[in-house]
Formats: sequence, C-alpha cells, structure tokens
Amino acid sequence: MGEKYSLKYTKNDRNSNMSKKNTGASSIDSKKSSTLAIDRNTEKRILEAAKNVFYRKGLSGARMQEIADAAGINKAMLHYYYRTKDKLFDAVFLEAASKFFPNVIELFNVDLPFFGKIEYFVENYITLMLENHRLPSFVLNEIHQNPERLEGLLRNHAIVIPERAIFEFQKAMMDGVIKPVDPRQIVINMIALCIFPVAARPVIQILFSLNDEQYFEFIETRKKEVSKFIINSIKAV
Amino acid sequence: MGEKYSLKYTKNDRNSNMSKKNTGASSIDSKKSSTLAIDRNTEKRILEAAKNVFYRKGLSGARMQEIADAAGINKAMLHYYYRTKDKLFDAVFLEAASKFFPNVIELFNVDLPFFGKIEYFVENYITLMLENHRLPSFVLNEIHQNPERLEGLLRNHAIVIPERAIFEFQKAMMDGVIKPVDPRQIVINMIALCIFPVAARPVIQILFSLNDEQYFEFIETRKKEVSKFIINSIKAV
DNA sequence: ACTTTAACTAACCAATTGGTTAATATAAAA
DNA sequence: TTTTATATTAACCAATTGGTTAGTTAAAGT
Repeated sequence: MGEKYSLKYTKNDRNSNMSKKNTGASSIDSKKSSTLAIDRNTEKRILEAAKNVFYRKGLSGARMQEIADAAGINKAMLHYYYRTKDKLFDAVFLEAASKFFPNVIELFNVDLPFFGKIEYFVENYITLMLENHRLPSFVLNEIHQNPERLEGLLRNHAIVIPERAIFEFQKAMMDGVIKPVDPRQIVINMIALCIFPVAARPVIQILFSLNDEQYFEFIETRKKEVSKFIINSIKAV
Repeated sequence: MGEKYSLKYTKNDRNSNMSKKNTGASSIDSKKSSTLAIDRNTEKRILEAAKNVFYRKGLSGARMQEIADAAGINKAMLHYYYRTKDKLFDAVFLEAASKFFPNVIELFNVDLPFFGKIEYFVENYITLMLENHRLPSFVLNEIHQNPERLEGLLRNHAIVIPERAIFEFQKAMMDGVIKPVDPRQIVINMIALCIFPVAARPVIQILFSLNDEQYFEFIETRKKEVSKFIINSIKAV
C-alpha cells in the first residue's frame, strides 16, 4: 500500500538518503533500461532536476510537473521523496547556498603570502560561480524574498562564513601589509567584484554585445584584473 | 457597455496616460473620499501597487488579486488599464530598469575633476539603489529569467548606457590620470561595488548582525570607502 | 433631458497547480 | 512460496489564478 513517507519522514524528519532503495545500480549494466539511459538513484535525479528548474524559474515560477518531467518520473514521486514543494526547494536551496557562500576558511587557508591568498580566492571563487552562472542571482533573490531561510541555515550551522577572512585582513593590517580599513568592507568588495559580473551576466553580454565565448574570455581576463584591482587598492604604501 | 480597452489599446498600443479620466483630482479637496484617503489617479495607483508587489514577489510570485488589494481597487481594473499581468509587469519593469541602469551620462557629466566624478557617481548611485533596496536583485533576477525583456528595452532606446563612462575612462588613461586597463572592467567594478551591498542586504545584515539602523550607517560610511577604494586602485603612480 | 462613452464592480470561468490516493509493480524477508 | 515493505503510476481533487463579462454608475457631449 501507499504508506510512503509516513515512515520515512516520521522517523528521519529530513530526507537523508534512505537505507536501501533502487540498490541495483552500482554496476553500469542494466537488464532493463526502463525510463531513460542513466538509471540513477531516483531521489538524486529528482534533486538534480529540481535544481535545474528552480535555478531557472525560482521558487514560485517552478512547476512540480516540470521538475517531474525533467527527472523523467511521475510527479507523485516528488511528494513521495520530498513531501512538499517547499521542502524540495529547501533541499535545493541548501546546496545552492553552500556553494554560494564560499568556504572562505578553505579558500583562505592556503599556504601563500597574503596577496597570494587574495589571488587564489578571486580566481577560485569566480570559477566556482561561473560553473553555474544562475546561482548567484538565484540565491540572492530567494534570500531577498525570504530571509528566514538563510537564517535557518545559519542556525543549523549548515553554513558559516566570514570570520576567518576578516581575521586575516586584520592581521595583514597590523603587519603593515595593507592599509587600515574596516575589513568587512574589503571582504564585501572582494565578493562583490567576483559575484557581480556573473550575477549580471545577461546584462553584460547584452550591453557589451558579447556572445558566450567572448563573455567567458572576458571573465577569464577579469580573474587577473580583479585581484590586481583589489591589491593595488589596499596594499600599504 | 464594457468596451473598455478595446479603444484604448487599439489606438495607442501602450498605456500612455489617457486623455481625461478621474479628472477631479488636481486640487487636494475631495467631495467623496470614496476608497482611501489618497484619491489619486487610478492608473498610477495600480502601477504603484504593482511595483510594490512585483518587487517583493517577482513576476511569477505576484498575484493580481494582491496587487488589486494593495491598490484598493477591483481586480478587473488591472486588466482594464493594463490588459494582462505580463503587460502590467512590463510597465513596472521599464521603470525599474530605468532606475537600475543609472543615467551614467548624467552622473558623469558633472563638472568635476575625474576623481570627483567617480565620487559623485558612487555616492549618488548607492543612494539611488538604497531608495529601494529590492530593486537591484529584482531587476537582475528578472533579467536572468527573461533576458529578452531587457533586449526589448534597448531596442526601443528606452534605456541606453555605458559608452559615455567608458569614454571618460579612456580619456583619463590617455591623460595619464589613471593606469591603463580595459575601461569596461573598471565600469563593472564601479557598479559591482555599488550594487552588491544593496542586492545582498539581507545577507550582510544577517552575517554581520546588523539591524536596519546599523546597516544604513554601514552603507553610509561605505559610500566614501568605495570611491577611495576605486581611486586608490586606478590612479596612475 | 437624453444619449454616448468612460470608469468601475460582482460574479463567473476555464485552466493550472500542489497535493492525494487507490491500485499496482517490484524487491526483500520470512 | 508467501508475505511484507518499498517504489511507482494514473487518475483525481480542491484551491488558486489570470482573465472575462454582463451589468451599473457616473460623467461628458449633444
């Protein structure tokens, strides 16, 4: 019968990949290529499809049916695995936010001189954003429409952020490597310079008449320009 | 009978404020304060309400009924004046985009030395964005979801943009006032530094634990910091 | 006064949408 | 093999939503 998530969701309130399910997948062989070629774990396929659709349409613009179609499964399965649209969105948003808020600790923990750290961060963060250029404006906009979702993630420690970078800047100031300014401002500047050209990609392409290739080229040279821009500005005289 | 917009929209395809309508308004007096205190032009009230709702919820999240309620009028009037949700959104978006894409010509035409122009631009553009902090992320996101809308505006010359600023930067380079770099990069940097802290307002407030007052204070000092940051970076040595 | 046109309303409608359910297929235990 | 739990489907449903319409009020013309 259709006991469905009654068990799943009562026991483990979130969807943590269930114990056994669709287990016959590890090997690439396939007796019956039932739906589509790639016969991966259904739950993952849903999430992947949901990401796709939510990124493009946003929470309110996305349609459950479209997600189901994109995943190549029955719409009821979405509710079977994620219960409601909002819960499914939560899962998507968590992943998006984790990517969006760079693991600054990691990106700043490299063993490099201070300015090298900045170069490393800029280069990697832009690359990361570019992997899915819809992510920044998606995250920013959804947070605007419902800030509580982000607050929730912070409360659960699903996401942490700036202290480390701020501390690094403070240290660099004391060492006389950079001019003294509110480090929060520098961190924001750094992130702004990385994110904006991705968040505003269509604008940039349209205004500067760049096709996709030209855009990528533009961003590629930008990676170096941005760190130069930052370092030029903050380095102590 | 309900000929309605048949005339209006066949004659002048866009909603350009109709000839005579609700004419008894110029004077503040009011014989019958029918619905609410402010008895302004209905069409304007709709647009105002629509702006409010669309900014908060986006195109797909907004509900016609909510807009009607916000305007304090019957829902049918929305269609009477603007025909469809999408057309109404067009009107809202046009206004939003015009604000978002700063009149760079104007902001750069002030009679000031080059660095003064930058200060002037930064100060004014941040102020402008701050007036409605939902605008940047709204515009950016809607463009992402439907770039054609922006292209349409450009085609109609409803919006023009960067040439002037770019030219100014080129000139400054030739005069040896600033270092030689692709001026497009500088323009983008300038705009990024202004827009991001507004587009990411909830993020900043949450991460840095700022209440509204503290946020505004932060942005206020930022106005000066940003132009310092830019000028420090680009001025010729 | 009367006729025409514009502004406005309440009720309605078809389509869409998130979500449910009863039935079925499939795999795992027993 | 039988039983039991899990995975999947097609059909359905109530609520919402953009949009329409027939009719009403109010203002201009005439």
